[in-house]
Amino acid sequence: MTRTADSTVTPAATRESIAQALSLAIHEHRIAPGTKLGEYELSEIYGVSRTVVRAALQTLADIRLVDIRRNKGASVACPSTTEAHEVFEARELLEPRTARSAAQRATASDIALLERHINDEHAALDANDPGRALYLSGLFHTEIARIAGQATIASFIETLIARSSLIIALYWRRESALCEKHAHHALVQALADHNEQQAEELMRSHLVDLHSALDLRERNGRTLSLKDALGP
Amino acid sequence: MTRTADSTVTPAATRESIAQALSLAIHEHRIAPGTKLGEYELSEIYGVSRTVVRAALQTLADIRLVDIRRNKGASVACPSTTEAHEVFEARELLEPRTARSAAQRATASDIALLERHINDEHAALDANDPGRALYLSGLFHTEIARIAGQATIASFIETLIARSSLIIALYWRRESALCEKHAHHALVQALADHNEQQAEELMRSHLVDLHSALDLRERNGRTLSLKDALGP
DNA sequence: GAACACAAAATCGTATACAATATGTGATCC
DNA sequence: GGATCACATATTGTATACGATTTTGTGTTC
Repeated sequence: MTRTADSTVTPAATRESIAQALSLAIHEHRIAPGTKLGEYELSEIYGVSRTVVRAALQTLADIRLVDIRRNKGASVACPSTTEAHEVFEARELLEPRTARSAAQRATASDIALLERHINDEHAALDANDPGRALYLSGLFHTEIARIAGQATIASFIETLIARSSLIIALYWRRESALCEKHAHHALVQALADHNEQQAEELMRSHLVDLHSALDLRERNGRTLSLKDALGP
Repeated sequence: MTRTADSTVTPAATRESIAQALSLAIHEHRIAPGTKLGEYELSEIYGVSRTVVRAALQTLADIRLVDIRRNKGASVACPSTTEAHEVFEARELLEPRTARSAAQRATASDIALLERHINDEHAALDANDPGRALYLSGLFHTEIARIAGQATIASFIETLIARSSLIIALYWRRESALCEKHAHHALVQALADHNEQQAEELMRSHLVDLHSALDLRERNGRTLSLKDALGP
């Protein structure tokens, strides 16, 4: 524990808590791809030494959420279009099968939890907090992986969804915003019905929709990371 | 660079080089599951401070090759039987599809490389170095993932194979040793023929064979880590 | 002789200090 | 006036120092 200036006692930030806080901020698009993550700055924010911050940044680098270059420091990753395709192709390989398993195993409380997630997501959208809505939308997917009971695959999916959040920040086409309103609802219904075939198929088409809602045309001349770092 | 006592110049060990060295040693079964990895000891071995060693251990912990418990330090991970099933189920989900892609894309030099791997593996077996043979056998699988050209999925497979090495160390049944002699050869042939269907099917059955060659019966009473640490 | 309590050693977790590298600024030269 | 070099500043990389926790060993007591 550490005692701050206003004499409130806050639990000391750890590697995990910092990594999670940063991960959440990235998920919710509060920090954009390319943003520099200075060690000293973060150590001030979280009230710990650079040692702990460095460890947190390293774990995020290991799952490709941040990019660390020697003597240059850490910045929020800027996935290339190639990487974006790969991430969604990996999701298309893993998640439909996982949804199938989830349909087999889902309990009533699982279904209730998923419905709560959907409601929270809509509430966030109504509250004009699209970042939070996006995060909750991702949480919906990780929750399904958890229900499927394959922790190893679930952790892969979790990192893929985190990276998807970066990809969406970089390549999302505004025009195609409302596609998934019904997709999650239909998926929950299939899970509740233990309809494995339909759950798998719905997940697959949902992911294909997401994938195709990205603008991943090759923009050869441009270095996207730079462009984004400059931003408007 | 750092100048050692005998005035030979060796490149300074980095986080990556230490992580890779440890990873290789685990792959080759030179250090058994459960082995304590003391920070000071490793820092002496690699001629760096504990800072760098800690970073290396953390990256290995992130891919579940080592286990870090607070104030207890790092040790080589001891995957549970549950985890072992999960790892092989994940491989059975990822690798057959990856082999299919590899069959589509494999070039002549890819095939040559794979055949070299197989030869090296046999040579290692002849040289009575089963650890190295196991490592090369894993490398065969990661190489196929690389040929498939999906770096993201390939990195997942890579970590799964590393963990498989631990699982094999813990749960392999000696009796079923020679099953995969022909499996890799047949797979290379399918890849060379660009026979996607057969490559996928051969990979699937190969993994099922491996999975079923493990003794994953629940042994409730025993703590395997201890038993192995004492070993003969 | 066994069990408990306490002390000592070892090891880990975090902070800080120092070194190496990159970046920014200003002076100098053409 | 513009380019270039040198120095100052900032940030990262690594080592060391110190405090906290756990483990181990010893001695005492029952």
